[in-house]
Amino acid sequence: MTQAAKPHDDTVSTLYGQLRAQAAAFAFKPGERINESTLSRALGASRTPLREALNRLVAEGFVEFHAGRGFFCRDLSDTRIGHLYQARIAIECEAVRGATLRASAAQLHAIEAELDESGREYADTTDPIRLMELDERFHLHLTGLSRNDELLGLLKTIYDKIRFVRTADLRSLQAAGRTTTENHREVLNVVRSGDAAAASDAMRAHIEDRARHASQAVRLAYADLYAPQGLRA
Amino acid sequence: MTQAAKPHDDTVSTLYGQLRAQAAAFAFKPGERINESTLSRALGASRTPLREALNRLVAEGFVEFHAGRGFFCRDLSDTRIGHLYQARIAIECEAVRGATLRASAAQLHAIEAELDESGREYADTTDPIRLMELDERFHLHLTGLSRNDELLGLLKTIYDKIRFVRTADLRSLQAAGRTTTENHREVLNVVRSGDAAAASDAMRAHIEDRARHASQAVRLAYADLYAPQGLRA
DNA sequence: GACTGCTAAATTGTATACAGATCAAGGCAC
DNA sequence: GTGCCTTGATCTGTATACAATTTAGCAGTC
Repeated sequence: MTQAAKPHDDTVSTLYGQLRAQAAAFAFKPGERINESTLSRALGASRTPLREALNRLVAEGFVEFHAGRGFFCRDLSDTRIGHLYQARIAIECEAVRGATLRASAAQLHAIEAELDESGREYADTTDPIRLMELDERFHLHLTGLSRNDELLGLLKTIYDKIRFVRTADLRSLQAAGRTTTENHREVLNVVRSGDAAAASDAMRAHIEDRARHASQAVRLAYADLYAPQGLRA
Repeated sequence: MTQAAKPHDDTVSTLYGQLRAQAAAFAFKPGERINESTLSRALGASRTPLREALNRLVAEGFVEFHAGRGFFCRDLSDTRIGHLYQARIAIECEAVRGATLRASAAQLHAIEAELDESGREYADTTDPIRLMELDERFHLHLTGLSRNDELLGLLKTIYDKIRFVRTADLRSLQAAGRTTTENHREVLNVVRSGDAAAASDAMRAHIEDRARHASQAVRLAYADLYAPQGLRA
């Protein structure tokens, strides 16, 4: 049943996308060994392309590889979460500088419109996944305005890694009757002012604010992870 | 001739290391197709582990994969070099903040000793590869003092990507009778002062200074790349 | 000469086979 | 009961085979 070259399907990239989405959603438990045969059957491919996809995840730090023992889901320690939030600061602060200098008024207007829309949806939704998506959309959109693909790519990888933590964080924020929309609006106003250094500082303050809650959020996240009805997406 | 599991050799990781070193040294010409059979023979392995290693490089952006057509060496455009230098600024500026806050006097003293040593070696050597190694050592060492593995890992990947450009840049700097040692010493002095924001600014100024020469350096680099006796490393 | 269609060679894509390592469980000695 | 060895089952590591596709070379045509 040799299936052979199917270039337009691009099995490895498809598998990679599926695995990364699963990893971002913590479908694999931290430290858990990944059984290649089982997983390949579940994804409808053979072990060869699966291993190729897993090796991409190794390079990005989602998965660990131990020689002779296979692939393991990498776990998120408290310190690693701290490091990832700091990396987020590094990238987003630099990106927002670039956005401040380069973004057109129309582009900033589009972001504000998006924030208005998100603000309305925030009021309605209780789905923590959706909360996280709306929040993430603002950050990725703004970072995209720096017009730097490298920064954007690095940020997406970091977001995938801390998505679960952020989901828990934003949910607990909402439970306290607050959202990040107002913070985002403040950052956007500084960007509008054209002061790149101030925009960077505003972004830093915002992310540090969230990072301070991360250590608490991760505990909630882990509790969910092992709960019978854990977060799905 | 099934060679089977040899966990302590860890073929894929070995291949990955070799390939990454070759990619950093621009052993593959930009845009060039990578022939799997030939390369696997050259590296003494079969295609399966080679493809796994190549997939790691895809995830890190050293190599591109086109479905049905194989792996291609990714080329370094002028704009991508600019983006990578900006990513360098993002990471190193944040890291030097951390280093300023967290590094001990002894650790800073060790870096200074290293600078002294490099300074002496700079005077003797004309090997551009060695120049680049000495320069890189300072930056990686300082970034390491932030005690953030994520930042350090990201920086190493960026350095591997722009190594060729940096080699050309530092060589032309040396040809003009200058080195980066003095700039590094200035940055270190600001770190010593304990002012994190100032340290970040000093690092930014230093890297922007080099980035300004990068576009010129890349032209030199490409000339070398296609010269009969190109840079070897 | 440039373009198109055909054919053969080269190359990729992935399933599969199997060697050898790891892991888990049970038995044995202490 | 605890620790160690043995042993069988399980799983990983990689070579290989072969289908399908891309690529290159070559005529023939406009």
